[in-house]
Amino acid sequence: MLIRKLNSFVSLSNVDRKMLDRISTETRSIAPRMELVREGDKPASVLLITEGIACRHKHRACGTRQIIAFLLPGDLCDLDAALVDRIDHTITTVTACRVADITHQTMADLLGSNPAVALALRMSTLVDRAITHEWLVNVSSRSAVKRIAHLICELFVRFKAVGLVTHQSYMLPLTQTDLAHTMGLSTVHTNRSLQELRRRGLITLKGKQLTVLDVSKLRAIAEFDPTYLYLKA
Amino acid sequence: MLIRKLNSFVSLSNVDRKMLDRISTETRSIAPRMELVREGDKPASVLLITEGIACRHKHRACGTRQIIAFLLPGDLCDLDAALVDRIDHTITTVTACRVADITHQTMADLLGSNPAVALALRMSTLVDRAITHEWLVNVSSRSAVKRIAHLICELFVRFKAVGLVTHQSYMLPLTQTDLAHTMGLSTVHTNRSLQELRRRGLITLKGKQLTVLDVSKLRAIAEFDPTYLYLKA
DNA sequence: CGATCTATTGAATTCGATCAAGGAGTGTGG
DNA sequence: CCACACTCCTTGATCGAATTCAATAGATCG
Repeated sequence: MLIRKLNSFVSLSNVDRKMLDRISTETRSIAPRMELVREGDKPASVLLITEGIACRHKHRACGTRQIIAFLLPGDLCDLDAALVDRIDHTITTVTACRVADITHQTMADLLGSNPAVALALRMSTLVDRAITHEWLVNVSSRSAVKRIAHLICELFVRFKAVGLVTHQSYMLPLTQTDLAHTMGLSTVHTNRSLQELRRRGLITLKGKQLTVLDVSKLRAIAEFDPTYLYLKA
Repeated sequence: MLIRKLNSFVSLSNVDRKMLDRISTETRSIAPRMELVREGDKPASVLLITEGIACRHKHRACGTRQIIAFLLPGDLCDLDAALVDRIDHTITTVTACRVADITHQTMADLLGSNPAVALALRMSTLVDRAITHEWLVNVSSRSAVKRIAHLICELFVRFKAVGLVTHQSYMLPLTQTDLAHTMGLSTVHTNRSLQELRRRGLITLKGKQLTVLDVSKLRAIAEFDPTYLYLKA
């Protein structure tokens, strides 16, 4: 997944691929709803998600949490985390996950010895940043229905990029509560907005299977333009 | 300003300082409300703000804009911009500014030859990211009054770090419309929320001069904890 | 088969948006 | 120096989107 993703930024040589393969073979599995990294921790290693979905979130004083990113297969958490001595957010699995721990040393070696990979990794952090910017716009100025539509569009493209979309459909393993924590909405309103999207014939959502029935209409509503994701897909 | 900021992350040698001094001596001045970088542009150079305030923002389909960051003296725009071929946001001056243009080549040389500076610059992009995360939480889950209080607290600390705070007071050269675009609020509600902060005796705002009357109360309301800014100040 | 999440629905309330208009300050040109 | 245009700030009134509270119905699971 990581190779596939990075290769969409720059063309990787066989050596590059072999290097990336090596660092992502040794994985451990983690149960759903487990904290991988906790706010305040010292960064231990760079995490690579190879399977499953996790989220980055922050805690509010009042006890709620705000999700600020989703980590899909092929995504790295905190490439440069080694530079600080305190992580400022929590990372929690949503589904069961497999993750590879990449030591800071390994990462530093990789970046030093492998310019193409280094470039691709830097670009992927830029995409992460672009996603966060887009979320900021989304959450601060769009209506509930548009917000959710936007997230659905984004995840559609990101899942597609790692081959997890079939027939306009992907697994969205989030609860409505998770969605609410992502969109800055109440669960009740999240529920009603989802119903609105279904009622308009834009999506179906059965179990955790989300199907986009009308991509162009959904994108229009969400004001979604995928160029910020920098993927050829 | 840049040196002062970077020095708060790592101790810089005299050589480091001299290098940084050299890249920031040649500045040009820009009028208020001018676009420095436009969405869709090819990145030309890294910009360093030496005086004045600029903002990073995105345009909505409906014509409004959403401010996603403020750039204060000492802040760099887009350290890694050279990696992409299309900027995904606009940067506009708020006040008159002085900026230094740093070519990608100069920046690459600096990063290559000067490990301490490279480290400090990487850290400063991490702080930028932390700020964006904090904004995401702010805007998506806090009430209008808390949001504005949070921004005031953040700018207080950031201005203080570059020596622009005297007697609990700094210049906030934003119009209420700018503030509204930042907070995802209407101008009317922004106005009323500011009044609320004044009424509670937390701030005064005369002309563009903002004074924080009760830092600890303001921080409490905003749920503001400055550690994410990673400044000793 | 209870127990515990998760999803859904209804009603009441509130926060913030929108609409509309009036002042206050600034600059410009006659 | 005054009339005007313009931007920014302020206020009132109304409207609407989203929250909150509360209750029920499905799922899921040990």
